[in-house]
Amino acid sequence: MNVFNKYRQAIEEIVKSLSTEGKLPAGLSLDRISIEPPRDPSHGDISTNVAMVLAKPAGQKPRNLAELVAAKLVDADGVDSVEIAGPGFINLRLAAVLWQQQIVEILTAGVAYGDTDIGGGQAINVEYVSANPTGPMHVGHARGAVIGDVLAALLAKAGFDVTREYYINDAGVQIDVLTRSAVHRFKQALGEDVGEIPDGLYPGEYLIPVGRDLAALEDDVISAAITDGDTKFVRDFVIDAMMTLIREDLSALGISHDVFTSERSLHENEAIGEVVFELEARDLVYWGRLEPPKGQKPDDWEDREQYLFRSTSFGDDIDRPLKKSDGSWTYFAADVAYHLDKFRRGFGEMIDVWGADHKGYIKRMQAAVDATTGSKAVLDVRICNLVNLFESGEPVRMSKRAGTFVTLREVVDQVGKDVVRFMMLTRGNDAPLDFDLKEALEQSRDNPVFYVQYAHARACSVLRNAVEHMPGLSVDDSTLAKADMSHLTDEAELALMRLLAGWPRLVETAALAREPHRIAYYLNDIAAAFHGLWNKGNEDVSLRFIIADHEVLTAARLAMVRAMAVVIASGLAVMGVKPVEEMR
RNA sequence: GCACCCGUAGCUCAGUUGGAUAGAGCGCUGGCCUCCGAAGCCAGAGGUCACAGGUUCGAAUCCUGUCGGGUGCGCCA
Repeated sequence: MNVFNKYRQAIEEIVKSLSTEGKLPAGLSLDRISIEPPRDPSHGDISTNVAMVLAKPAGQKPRNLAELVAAKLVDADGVDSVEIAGPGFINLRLAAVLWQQQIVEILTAGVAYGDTDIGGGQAINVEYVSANPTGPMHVGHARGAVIGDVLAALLAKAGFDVTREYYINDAGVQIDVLTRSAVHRFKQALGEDVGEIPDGLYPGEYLIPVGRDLAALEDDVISAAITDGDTKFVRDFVIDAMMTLIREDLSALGISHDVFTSERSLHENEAIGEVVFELEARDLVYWGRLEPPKGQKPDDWEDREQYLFRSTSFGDDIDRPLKKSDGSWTYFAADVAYHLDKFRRGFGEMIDVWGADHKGYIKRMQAAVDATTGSKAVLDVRICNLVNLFESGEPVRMSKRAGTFVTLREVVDQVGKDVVRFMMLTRGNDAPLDFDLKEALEQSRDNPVFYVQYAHARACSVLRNAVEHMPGLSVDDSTLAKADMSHLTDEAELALMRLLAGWPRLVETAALAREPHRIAYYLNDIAAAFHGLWNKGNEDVSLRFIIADHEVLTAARLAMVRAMAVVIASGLAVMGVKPVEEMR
């Protein structure tokens, strides 16, 4: 079990018993107390602020209160010593046994180490990627894809019942453009002299095979339909082809979704009309005029009546239109219906992963969820900032027109999916990210992917060597778990073990904060501790992992090394990255 | 004009939802291989956490204002 939770329980019980003894008032709220590793390791293993948090409600001085709690904490299981410091922190020093025991737990649990149940099986929907089906994915899409995918995996590890969803934007004018572009390629495939691709159509070569495939079907039937202005078949065909393309791109990144929902289907099955009808009945929709935005002058501004959702009643800045001037629903209207649909499918918790350009859309969407679900659902939107692509320090300029557009597939082919996935998590999702195609493959300290993988590979290397040098030794996890861990007493070893024991807690905090990048940083810390320990062995032979004439000591150290590798593997598993066993 | 995000070492960025003396990489200076993988490690220098107030035991973190940067702002998705 999570070491920190264990002591949270202990502390909560102490507070309660102090209450029953009359030394503290009853009914104190324990919500705000923290049980965490202190920033400065010299302060001990676990630090708590109970005394300071409860001081005011209890009407006592923090340090006096700390004395009361500390006196009882001394007797808690695994506590070596208790100190009161600063304004009233209680610092616990835990017995080495406790950390040593974690090695056993890690080896027994394997990659499942860190699994928790704070999610309590609650259903949560994560919607990500949702790229328009008008062409292959580019690097920018990849960030949202990876962040969404890893966030989903993280939540699953934390005990949530996660559904990964893709919203297909298969409606609206860009689909018309796509369809016309496909028609163009179809005619071209039939040998018609179609000339240059007209302005406004998608020029990408990825549509050529679509045209060819169409032509290979019953081309005269299709031609006849097109002449009659009926492009439905082509439209469905090309959307299908684009979604296949996108699914292939995603699959190259190791991503697959549980549910695909079509925007078009919401138009066709009247879902949008129904939601709007309900909103209208509640007077949340009206015909009205909007002020033109100040500071920028839309040259084509035309003052007209619009069909508006009263999103300002739910915290938005202005009311939002539900219909376009041609009478069709806006994208927003469809999205309102879509999110209500998710709620009706049982998701009180929804997370959308969007690009930074959609930031201004958050308030209205949350307003809509609030309005349509009667505040029973919560929508959290995670924004992914831009990815700036570099090649050896030189920015890679991307332009669809100039043909210098870099697709996701090209990047994955060049550096591999694992590198792409890891790199996308080396920044907070809201911060812009520089991605250098050359550096990503570099084998050095400043490439975090390499650095973490190197630690894992080194650990595997030690185990290989051990078997070679000490033939009697068995290094499978269950045997290593039986080693006498009391030999692990060096400060650097303890430091590593404490870090490893922090993995379950990291899973919890990162999942609750919905910040998958914390995993990458944590793994980097583990790797640093391990590389440091390794090099201590270079300077002091007695600290090496393999001590030829001391089998029990060696077994304990190998157990620790293996546990380190397991935790890295566990973290990488959440990130969807395969740990490497050697890198020569 | 309004909204959202950001401002932390020379550079690129973390900072455990309010904790103690603010961290890491790069770069700079100086060290460590008769090797369990030096593709690594250790040490040093480097800071008014943009600025000013406020909230409290305690603020890089929360609130207000100012300055500076980014993004978005009816009928695109």
